[in-house]
Amino acid sequence: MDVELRHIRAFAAVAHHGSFTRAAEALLITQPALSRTVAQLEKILGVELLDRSSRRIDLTGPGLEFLGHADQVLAALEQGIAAARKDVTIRLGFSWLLPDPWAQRTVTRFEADVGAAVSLVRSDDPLQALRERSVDVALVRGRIRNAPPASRAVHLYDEVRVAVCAADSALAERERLAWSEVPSWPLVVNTRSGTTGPWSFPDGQGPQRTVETGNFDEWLESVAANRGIGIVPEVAQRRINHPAARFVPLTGAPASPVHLVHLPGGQQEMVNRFLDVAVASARGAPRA
Amino acid sequence: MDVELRHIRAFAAVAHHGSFTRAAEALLITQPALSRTVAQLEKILGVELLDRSSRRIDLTGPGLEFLGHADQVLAALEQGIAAARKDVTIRLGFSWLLPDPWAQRTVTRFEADVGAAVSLVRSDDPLQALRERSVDVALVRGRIRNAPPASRAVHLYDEVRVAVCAADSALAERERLAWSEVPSWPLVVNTRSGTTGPWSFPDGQGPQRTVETGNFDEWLESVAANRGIGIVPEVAQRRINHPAARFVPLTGAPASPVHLVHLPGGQQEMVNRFLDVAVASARGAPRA
DNA sequence: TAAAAATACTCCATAGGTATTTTAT
DNA sequence: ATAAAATACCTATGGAGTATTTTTA
Repeated sequence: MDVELRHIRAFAAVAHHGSFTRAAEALLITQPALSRTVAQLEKILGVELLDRSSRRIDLTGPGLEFLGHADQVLAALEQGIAAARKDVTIRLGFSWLLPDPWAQRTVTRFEADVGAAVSLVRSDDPLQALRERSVDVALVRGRIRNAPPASRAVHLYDEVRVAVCAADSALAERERLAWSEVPSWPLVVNTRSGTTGPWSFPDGQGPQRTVETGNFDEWLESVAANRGIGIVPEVAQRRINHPAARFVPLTGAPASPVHLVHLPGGQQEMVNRFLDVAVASARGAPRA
Repeated sequence: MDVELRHIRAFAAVAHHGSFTRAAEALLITQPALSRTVAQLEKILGVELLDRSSRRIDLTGPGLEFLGHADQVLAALEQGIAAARKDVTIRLGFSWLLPDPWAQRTVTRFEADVGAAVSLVRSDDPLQALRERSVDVALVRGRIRNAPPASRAVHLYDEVRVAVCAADSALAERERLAWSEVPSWPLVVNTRSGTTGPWSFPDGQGPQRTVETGNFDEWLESVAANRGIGIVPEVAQRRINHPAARFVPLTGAPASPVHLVHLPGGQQEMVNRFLDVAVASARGAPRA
């Protein structure tokens, strides 16, 4: 049996925490497992590294000496991993209003934990960008339309919808709008990356009239110009300041999902790690 | 899956040998196992470390960078192990004429490979020293008599016997002595650590007359004083220069075994490592 | 085409979990 | 008496082996 990093990690954790129980928690393993791993290291080295008692763990002389080297080993490894990954970048495609604070958290955590970088790539059609492999992961709001073959989608969370209209629209006077009333208004639709359009309603019950736009800016300006009303996740209300736009609460609307879509192959493992972090960041703070 | 030292060792070996096949040989694993381990490391890092072809293995940019850190990790670990073990000592008890070149090789290899030291402890009765725990391993020549309870013996190799007598003994004129003739001569015996004594013969066929001594020096001087003849492993002929002693080839004598004896408990693992090295050193060079 | 790396599969060693006992304050 | 570490036992993951296929100079 050779020394392995699990031995080093185990010993360093116990030495730094001064307790098997607490170190085991930190390492996400059980106390008996940790106990055995450290004992195994001592057996391999042929040296007692720790003075155990039920109250206190002390380092022996050789233990203290070994700890210094153990920390060096772990530090060198960490640096090595960071160095190897420093040029690796995950490109996240999005179309508009990257969700906060999810995006910031995800980027920060991923770069800190994994060491690779995240590049944020805006495009009118992130799924198309994914298809062309110009992004590794696409953030998609609403129902996923035209998913590339073999693509996989991971659900992050759901967003609450609100209605938007021009300041001089009749809707601007209303306290709230019901989802069932939406079809009776002319609807401005972002056909490429919008959450709400004719596809959001059962056949035959869609909006009477739609105004098609190709991206978020066109969509917003069209609404502001009172070419129709818009339906958008609540994030827009917090982030958009447009003098000619008014937000109106929307009741009875189904929640709008947010997914991350990716394709197999390429930097699969890095993408998986990114998704892990992304999902973890989404839990506990399902805002927007 | 975390990075483990086996990944680091595998990658470093391939990088330094420039070949999976040769690195696998050096690591004492198979080529497919090594191939998988390196692939696993690349997967964990999310980075290609090597450019493979069937003719040549090249490091990629990140691979070269990682290699430096990998070597640091391995160096730090090695230093740590050496530091932790530097005060550990295995005490090898022996009574006379430590076998060469076995002893030198064993000590050198053990200290180099394991990092712990070997202390050579001479005593008239190594088994007694072992019983008293003043040595960790006892070198015992000949049949093991009075072994401590629970002791374990590891056979190293067998030694060829020769006869010794005084220069003025009648035996000194002979070309050779047959084992069957030995009982007819007075025999000088080292009762504590000698290889040959009454116990070496079937009951009733032992030497007519014996002279008992307690250690090698007494034994040698007694033989030189012509108080009887002696039987001793051939190593004595090479190492002893006594003006009053003569060596006579002995025919038909059974070989005399050399064992290492140890007790369980204590520095068991270190002792095991020592025994491994000791046995390995005995193979290939069964001299003396 | 030949040498070397990658893949497919199989097996078993062992890392880690749960339950319990031992130890030391 | 109690908190913490050690031990016993069990299970399942995955590391490593053999046999084979794929790759590329």
